[in-house]
Amino acid sequence: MSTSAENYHHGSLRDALLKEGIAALEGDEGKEPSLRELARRVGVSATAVYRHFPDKQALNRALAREGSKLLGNAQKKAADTAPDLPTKFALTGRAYVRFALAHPVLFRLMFTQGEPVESGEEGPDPARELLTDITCKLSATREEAERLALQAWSIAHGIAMLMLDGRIPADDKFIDHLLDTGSLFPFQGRSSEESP
Amino acid sequence: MSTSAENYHHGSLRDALLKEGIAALEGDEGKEPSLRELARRVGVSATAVYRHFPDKQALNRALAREGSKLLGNAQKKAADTAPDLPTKFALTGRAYVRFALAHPVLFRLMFTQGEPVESGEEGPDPARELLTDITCKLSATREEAERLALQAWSIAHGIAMLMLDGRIPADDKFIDHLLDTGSLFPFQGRSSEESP
DNA sequence: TGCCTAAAGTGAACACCGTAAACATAGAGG
DNA sequence: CCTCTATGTTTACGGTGTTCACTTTAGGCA
Repeated sequence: MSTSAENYHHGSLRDALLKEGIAALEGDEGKEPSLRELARRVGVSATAVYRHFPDKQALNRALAREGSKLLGNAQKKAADTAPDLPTKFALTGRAYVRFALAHPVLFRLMFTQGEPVESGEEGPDPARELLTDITCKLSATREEAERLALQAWSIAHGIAMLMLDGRIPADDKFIDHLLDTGSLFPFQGRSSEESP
Repeated sequence: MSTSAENYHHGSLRDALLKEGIAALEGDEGKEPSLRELARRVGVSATAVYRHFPDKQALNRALAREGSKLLGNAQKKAADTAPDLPTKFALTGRAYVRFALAHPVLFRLMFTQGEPVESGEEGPDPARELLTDITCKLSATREEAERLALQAWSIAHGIAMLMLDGRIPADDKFIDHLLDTGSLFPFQGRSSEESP
């Protein structure tokens, strides 16, 4: 079984497909590549793919998982440059939207073809973990933290999608304008409506 | 040219296509119907479609416009039942998400295939107009109003998409939980950070 | 009234796509 | 060494969007 390195007579196709797939998705051809096209690029017959993935959807799911890792890394890197928690929070959101704009096709695929919610085990979605980590430290109760996390996720995701769909200018300053929530989140403005 | 009524020997195809198209999109078959399939349902040859739309994308754009009207109506109806502005605001958002959940395929199509931002004239997007109307009355400055509108849109859109993609439970209570912004928007909590 | 033109619909064909089935091959293990 | 199994190939089928050459037909105009 040699998972060692390059390719033998015929190679480690699965990895090659994922690699070429990600490359294609990150390329600027605003279209997800077809199964056949992908096989072509890897230099293999179309049906060879079926030795490694039951169907195209499965391939896409694998690519989506790969994308999630990339997004998670980008967010982690962004968060690591921040001194305090609120900044971490803000930069995380910004990284999210920027990732979407930088990799539109991949980003769409991640959500269109991704796991249905509780994927069981697999990847627990690093991006989501990072976010709830942060909000937990920002909120008093666990409930508030979860709500904050989901609301923040929603805003970032909404901004990302609306920009990808050309509904909103995809300007870089604009991201910050919408994300910087001056008055939006209680811990940034200085009001807490925690019982009068 | 008879745009009068029914169909002659062969009918008013354009309208029939739009009607059947919307029906198909609203149906539960989570897939946008193919051009050929649509033509079949209308009882016409596939290539007949090209007498009325230059290509499939154009058809989709027309359907998207139709969908936007439907969404606008749904939101207007929801807003009309509200006594005060903040409630109008909230109900509008809720109607948005509910529409998305009720017509997933149509909703996706509306944003995937819709006009690119400033569509020129055509439909100025009734939904968007309604929203900015409300936020204008809720905010002091025009700038604040625009920002509020876009942020609200982003949250609603984000919630809608995440629910459609199965990232978040599509529960009806949950919509309100995420949308009810107790502490999120200044005019609902009672803090305004308008200069100390 | 009756022609004739241009709009509207048709069928065959092309290049793709995802997928299934039968066949080929090479490398590992007895 | 010979076989078995994992991996890859060829061929084929039904589906798609779209083009092209063609037929039909409605309706204005003589």
